[in-house]
Amino acid sequence: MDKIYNIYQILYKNYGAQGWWPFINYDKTNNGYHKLNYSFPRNKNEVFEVCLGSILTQNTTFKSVVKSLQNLNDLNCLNSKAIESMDIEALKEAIRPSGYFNQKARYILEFIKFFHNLNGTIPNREELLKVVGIGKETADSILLYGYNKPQFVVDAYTRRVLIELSIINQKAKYKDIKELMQNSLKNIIKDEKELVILYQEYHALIVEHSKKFYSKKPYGEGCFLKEDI
DNA sequence: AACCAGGACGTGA
DNA sequence: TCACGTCATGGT
Repeated sequence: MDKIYNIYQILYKNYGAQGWWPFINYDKTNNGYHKLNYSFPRNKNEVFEVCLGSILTQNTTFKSVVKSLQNLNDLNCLNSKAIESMDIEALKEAIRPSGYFNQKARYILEFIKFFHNLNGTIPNREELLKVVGIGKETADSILLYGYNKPQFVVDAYTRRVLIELSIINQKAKYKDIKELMQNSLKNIIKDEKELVILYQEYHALIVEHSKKFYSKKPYGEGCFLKEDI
């Protein structure tokens, strides 16, 4: 009955649990993914790793981000304190594979100031958005995967799929799409922890599905969702 | 060789 | 508010 939840069920049936967010030092045989293990992030440093990855993955594949994170890890700099005291040129060199390394280096350093001022407390969306380099999607990504807060992450793929399925139109804005997803799902899954897991898996599934069917034009060619939705 | 990737920001209308 | 240019590397 509910299209949004129905799409999720079809995607999950086809691809299974995705286990976002991947962590550099966890299960390297599986590229850091942790399918069906929802105990992440397990400590403050892993929270920061999500934040860092969220910034680095802006308009880039996560594969490139992994290279950057690995570079930092090899330098023993995969933590906020170490990055803060790095030579900025060395930081840029480390994150170069993710692209936009000049502005992303700045964004990361700006975020680290903010992160340290939190003193371990949980940031809210408003204050995250005030940090230079943290836009709507990055903020939601940090909250959903870094802090396990029920904030649905809307990306270009989400928009593209929903437009192709005629569920939204081209002029739908970020907030519109986010509210559509959340309002549909929060009434079906009442438990907040379960809702967070649903949001995490759903966004990951959209990305996985879109890599196959919504990356090159014409978008949606061969997409099985079109048959069932 | 153009096009896209797990976007954000600054500018001018 | 909105459309558009800019940022940059890496893969197809």
